[in-house]
Amino acid sequence: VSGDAQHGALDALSQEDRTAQQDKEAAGSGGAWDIMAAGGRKVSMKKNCRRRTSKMGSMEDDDDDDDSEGAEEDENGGGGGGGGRERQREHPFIVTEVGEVARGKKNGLDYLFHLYELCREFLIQVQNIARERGEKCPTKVTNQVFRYAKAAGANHINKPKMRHYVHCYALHCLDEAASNALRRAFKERRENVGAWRQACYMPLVAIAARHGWDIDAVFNSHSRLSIWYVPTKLRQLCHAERSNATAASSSVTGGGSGGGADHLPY
Amino acid sequence: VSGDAQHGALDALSQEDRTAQQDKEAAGSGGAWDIMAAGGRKVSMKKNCRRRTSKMGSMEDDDDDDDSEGAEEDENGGGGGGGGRERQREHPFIVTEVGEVARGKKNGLDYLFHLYELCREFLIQVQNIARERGEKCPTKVTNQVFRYAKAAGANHINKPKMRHYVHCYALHCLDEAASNALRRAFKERRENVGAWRQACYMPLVAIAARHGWDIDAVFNSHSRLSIWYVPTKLRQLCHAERSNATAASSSVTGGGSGGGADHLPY
DNA sequence: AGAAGGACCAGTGGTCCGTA
DNA sequence: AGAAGGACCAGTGGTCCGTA
Repeated sequence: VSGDAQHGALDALSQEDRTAQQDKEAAGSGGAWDIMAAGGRKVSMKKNCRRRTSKMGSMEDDDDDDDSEGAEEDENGGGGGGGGRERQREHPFIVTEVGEVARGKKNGLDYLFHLYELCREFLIQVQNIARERGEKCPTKVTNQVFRYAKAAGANHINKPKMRHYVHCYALHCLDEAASNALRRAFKERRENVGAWRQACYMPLVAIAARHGWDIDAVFNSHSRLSIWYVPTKLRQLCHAERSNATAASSSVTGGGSGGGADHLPY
Repeated sequence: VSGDAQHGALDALSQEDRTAQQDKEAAGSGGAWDIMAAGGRKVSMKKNCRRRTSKMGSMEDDDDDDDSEGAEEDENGGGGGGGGRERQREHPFIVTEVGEVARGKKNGLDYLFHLYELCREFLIQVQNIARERGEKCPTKVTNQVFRYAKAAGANHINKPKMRHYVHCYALHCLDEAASNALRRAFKERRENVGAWRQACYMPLVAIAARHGWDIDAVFNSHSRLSIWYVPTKLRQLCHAERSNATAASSSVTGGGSGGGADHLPY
């Protein structure tokens, strides 16, 4: 993330609850979130203390689509819920370019990737606590870390979401230029997030190919990525492609020798 | 393990079922077990096809205490049960010196440590299969490995036993001389296995101390040991001792500075 | 009594599918 | 329709305790 991109990422975050979030930062040693949050505008909490009354959510407070600089426009996409009120579901993601602010009730991809950095902060805190207590120390973002994040007020972090987009984050880590280009292309074509997410697999398979098809090694080679489990589907795609590549190269050379990186008979 | 010690370890194994075991070596690529088993006498299987008829086990076939070279003396301590008959419980361990054969219905410590090597072989097989299939690949001896071992006929391997003695095996790996000396001392004092097992903790804590109290790092530094989970009790002992050592050294130096390797405020 | 191991249990990785 | 995430489930790490 270049300096400008980082600023963009900040802008992509929305404003409300920053103060409350900082208060709740229980065992917090700060880190990226605090640094970024420090640049945000602090806004008074409005519409507090409203609990999710089962159904409905279209009687949502502000339906505005403007992004007037004045006050908050969008209570979603920010930190954990302050003051014990339950959070609404997060706004859906849309495909944004680097540094682009998502307008309306949407969140952008800089924000998505920021959530992975947040999880890393929480993991580090969990690790520090475990080390202090002489307990076993997780090396990955585990259930325990998600539980800790929730307890620390980060209600917008949850396991299904983070697992769903891990490979997108992986591409962002491993080849930021390619990741940015893909985002721009899919934004221009007005593709939805699901299509972009699918498209993130292919470049990763290509990277794995260049590393002897060892996707675990690829993940582990990158410090921020190594704390995430390799998603099953990515692993399967790599395996399938390896088989294809091996079969193709061995048929080209006449069978039994040549190409590929694994299980080859010479 | 020196050459002589290895021969001793072989002798510590008992004889029956070697043939059957080799037949069952399902996905087997051989390894230490086969090498060692190849030196063993092959004996015809007697007392086959007897199922565990619930209670009793004192109507056990041979009550002999001799170790006549002629045929089998001890059907326990060998490989998995051949021919589908269920195994009796394994004979209990006794404290033996390196290379010493356990007499009577007992198993020696060379045999115990050999079981850890066997588990390693099974892990390697499980890893190879996983890699072939493009599935995630365990780095430790997991439930999956124990299940695989059982399926391959190694009924004498089970999780509670292996976990129970892991730290004894750790000492054997990390400081074989100290391990051997401890065995000799406890054998001379006619201590039981439980006492010897307890005594294995202390030297390990001392080793951890020399490595900044990082018992995980100690385990991971040794290739054969790194596949085993650090046992909870050992971890706790290291933590407790670190606290003691830190408190002691800081009180010696007047509080707040000096000694120790972790969390120190200088 | 000392010891081996079946079997249980709390919490895991994984992700489906009822929800909005 | 596309997407977020509560909640479930099979199989895990861990070890107790009924057994021999």
